[in-house]
Amino acid sequence: MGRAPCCDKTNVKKGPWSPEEDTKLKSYIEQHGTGGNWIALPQKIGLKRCGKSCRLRWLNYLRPNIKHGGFSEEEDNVICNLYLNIGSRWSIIAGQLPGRTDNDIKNYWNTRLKKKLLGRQRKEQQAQARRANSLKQEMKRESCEAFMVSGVMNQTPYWSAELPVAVPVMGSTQDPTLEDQAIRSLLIKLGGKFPDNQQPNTTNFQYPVDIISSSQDQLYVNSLSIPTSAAIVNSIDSTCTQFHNMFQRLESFPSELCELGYDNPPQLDGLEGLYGMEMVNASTGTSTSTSGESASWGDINSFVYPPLVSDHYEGCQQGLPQLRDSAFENLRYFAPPQ
DNA sequence: AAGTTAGACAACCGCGCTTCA
DNA sequence: TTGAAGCGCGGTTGTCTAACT
Repeated sequence: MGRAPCCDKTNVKKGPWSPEEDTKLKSYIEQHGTGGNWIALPQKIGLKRCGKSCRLRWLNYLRPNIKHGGFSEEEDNVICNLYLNIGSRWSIIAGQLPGRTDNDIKNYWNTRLKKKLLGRQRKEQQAQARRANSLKQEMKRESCEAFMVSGVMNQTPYWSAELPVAVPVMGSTQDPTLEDQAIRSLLIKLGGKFPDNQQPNTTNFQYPVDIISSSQDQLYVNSLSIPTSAAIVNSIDSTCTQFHNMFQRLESFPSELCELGYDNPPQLDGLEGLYGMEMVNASTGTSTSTSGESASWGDINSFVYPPLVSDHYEGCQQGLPQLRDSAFENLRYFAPPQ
C-alpha cells in the first residue's frame, strides 16, 4: 500500500503554466498569502493544479525578486565551492545567493558549471597523466630491474596516476569577500557562530553543537568549511587523531569488512565529501555510483580530496603549521580561469 | 527544407522531515 | 505517543529551441 496522493491526479492539469494561471496565482498570493496550506490553495482560486505545483511555480518563478540566468563569475565560485564542500544541497546553496532558486542553481550546475569544471579538470588530468608517464619511463630506464625485484612499482599511491592531484584549479577568487560571507553565513545558518563583528579567522569559529556531536558529523564539518572559513584550520588539530584512526580503518577495508559481509561499509557514509565515492569504491574494487549526480561527486571529489586529506594528515603528523597553511591555501579552487 | 541531436530550463515525482491533532 | 497531512528537498523527466547534418 503506497502513500496517499497529495491531490486527485486525474483532475489536475500538468505541464507548462499559462499566463492566466500565473496571474491568478500571483495576484492571489500577493493579496492573501499562501494561507499556510498549499494543498488547499488551488481550489480556493479555481486552479486545476496540484498544490505542490503551485508552490513550485511561486517559489521558482512568480516570487518577487527572482533572478533568472546571467550567473556572475562570483556566483559561479560560490556555487562551486559550496557544492564541493556540502554537495547537492541546493536549497542551502541558494540561500547564499539572493534572488536565486535552488532549482535554478541545480539546473545551472547540471547543464553548465559541472561541464565547465570537469572540462578544466580533464585537462589537468591529462597533463598529470603525461607527467606521471614520463616520470615512470624515466624511473624505469634508470632502475628497472631493481624496481621489478623489489616490487616498488606496484606501490604507487592509488590516486596518483589514475587521478589528478588537487591542483588548485582555481586560485583565490577575485572577490574573496563574497565567498567568505557566503560560507560564514552558511556556517551560522547551520548553527555555528562567530564572536560578534569578527571576520572568520583561524580561531574564532564555534561549531554548532549538534553538528559536531558525532565523529561522522565532525568530518562533515571539516569538509564543509574547507575553502576559506576558519573551521578547517581550527579543527584539523582536534580531528587528526580521528582522521588517523579512520584512515587506518579504511586501509584495512575491504579485507576486514568484506569478511563481515559488508559490501558498503556503514562507516563510510558521509565520507564521500572527503574521499569521493569513486575513491571509496576504489578500495573495494567496485563502483556503486547510483546516479549522474553521485558520479559527479566521484568525478570531482575523487581528484580533489585525497591529496587534501593526505596533506592534512601529513601536516598533523609532522606538526608543521606551514603544511597546514599550505593545504589551506590549496583549497581555494574556484578562481576565474587565467 | 526536413530530420536529428544537444543544451537549457521548467515541471513533476517520490521520499524524508516536521507539525499537529 | 502515534499517525495523518503538509512541506521541502533533491533527483529525474519532459518540453522547447537552436544548432547541426
